[in-house]
Amino acid sequence: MDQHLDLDILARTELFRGAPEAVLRETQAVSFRKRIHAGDVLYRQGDPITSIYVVIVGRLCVTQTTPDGQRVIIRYLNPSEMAGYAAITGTESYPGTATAIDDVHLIGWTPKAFRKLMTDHSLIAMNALAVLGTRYQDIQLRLREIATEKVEQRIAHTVLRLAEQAGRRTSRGIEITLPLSRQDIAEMTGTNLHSVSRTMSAWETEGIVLSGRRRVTVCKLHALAQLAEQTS
Amino acid sequence: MDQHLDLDILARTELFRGAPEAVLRETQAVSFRKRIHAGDVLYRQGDPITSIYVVIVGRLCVTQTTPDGQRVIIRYLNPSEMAGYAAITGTESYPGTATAIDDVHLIGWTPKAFRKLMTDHSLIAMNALAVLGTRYQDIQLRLREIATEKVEQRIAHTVLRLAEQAGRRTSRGIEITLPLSRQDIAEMTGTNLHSVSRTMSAWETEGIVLSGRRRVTVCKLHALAQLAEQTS
DNA sequence: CGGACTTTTGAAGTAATTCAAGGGGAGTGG
DNA sequence: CCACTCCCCTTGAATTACTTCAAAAGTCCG
Repeated sequence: MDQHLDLDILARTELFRGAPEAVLRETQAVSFRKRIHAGDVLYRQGDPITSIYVVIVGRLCVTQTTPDGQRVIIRYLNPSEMAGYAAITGTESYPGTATAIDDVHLIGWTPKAFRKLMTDHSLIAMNALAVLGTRYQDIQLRLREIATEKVEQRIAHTVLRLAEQAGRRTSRGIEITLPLSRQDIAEMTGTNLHSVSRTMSAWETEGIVLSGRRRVTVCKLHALAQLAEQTS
Repeated sequence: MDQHLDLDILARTELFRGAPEAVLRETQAVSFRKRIHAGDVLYRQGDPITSIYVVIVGRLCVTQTTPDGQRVIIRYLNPSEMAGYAAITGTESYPGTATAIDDVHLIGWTPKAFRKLMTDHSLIAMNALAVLGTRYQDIQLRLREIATEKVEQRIAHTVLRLAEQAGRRTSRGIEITLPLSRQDIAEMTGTNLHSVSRTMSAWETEGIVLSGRRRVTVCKLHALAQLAEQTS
């Protein structure tokens, strides 16, 4: 019965969308489950690659750390998303670190098993390709933003994206459901927590956002969008 | 005979490496050739996607332009590399613009034909996956650099990469074979031509590089690497 | 209630951009 | 061959955006 549950779940993930049941069953047969607790590390930058996963429950944060210890947030992973893509692209070690934000359930495969699945069922390979293509475009956009925009604009774009990807309607506005410190936002936008704090304080004064300890709620979406788009 | 030439060429590209001859022949049969002149545009950001290509001769530069007209250089494409990956990831329109640096020869496919090739021969899909994975990691690195490093360091890293990817040994050092204006370097590093010019002038004074109109030669590779790595 | 973590804010300092002007090289056309 | 023009590059000076430093206040949790 657990197996049946898995099949349903897999069928809804970005990697296995559209796969016939037989393929899903085969996929499930060579998979393993994994659970980690909030704050635990799923894999660490530089570790040899052992697995590729699909997130079932909970969220992860993928970061990279520079030689001198500065962190950059690469992306957040939600349920149904692939984690550890590097396993399928021939890389030797994980390029980033994945840390659990919540308690996380995953379904995983060895790179070898997954590669066999992709070889036998090109749909899976094509899905993986679509996923990577989308992520590539996402990061291109971020590169463009960080290369061309000023700090306030970058923060605006980042908060808007988070509101879209992890936002929940509340009476006061769109609450971002991720725990999000000033430091976190700084690590997404290439600045420091002080600049983020100043910017957000100013926004709070104008009623554009509400924010407290690791919480952000967007009240005036339109005003924020305007800040993000301003040519100035 | 042209066909035979094509097969040899295709066999050496990143997308078709390892494919048996029968597959290459099939691939070649549904391909078309295209030539464009230096300075011409292969595809433009926002255009509906019509083709995916492999570069045979010549080089391309892929850029993105912001709504307010600022350009960012995404990457350079060399012979054997794929151009127009978006065709295979389900995107509607090209996310960037590809401009020919030299006269360029390409082999191309319609997205439909290429998708059929990938479906029928998962090796091709896997190769495409490896290519995208590598590019994703490349751009992650650049994002990290631009997010954490100061301008001089970013320029150093960028010039080092260019020297590695497009460098030619000469008596004076490693000459970057791409025409490379200050503006170009600025568009790769998220700064402006003035800062690049100042930085490079300083380096020239110290004998680290030689540079002139759209030309850069790295003389003291080690010194440049040191500038790039400095924690300071 | 103590302690750790997060946020805020002023003040000082600095890196980088912007503004402005001029110089130099390559190629073109007379 | 010379002169003209178009790019591209350089460099000072002024300005600004951002970071860094420093200190303090707020918030959550056990």
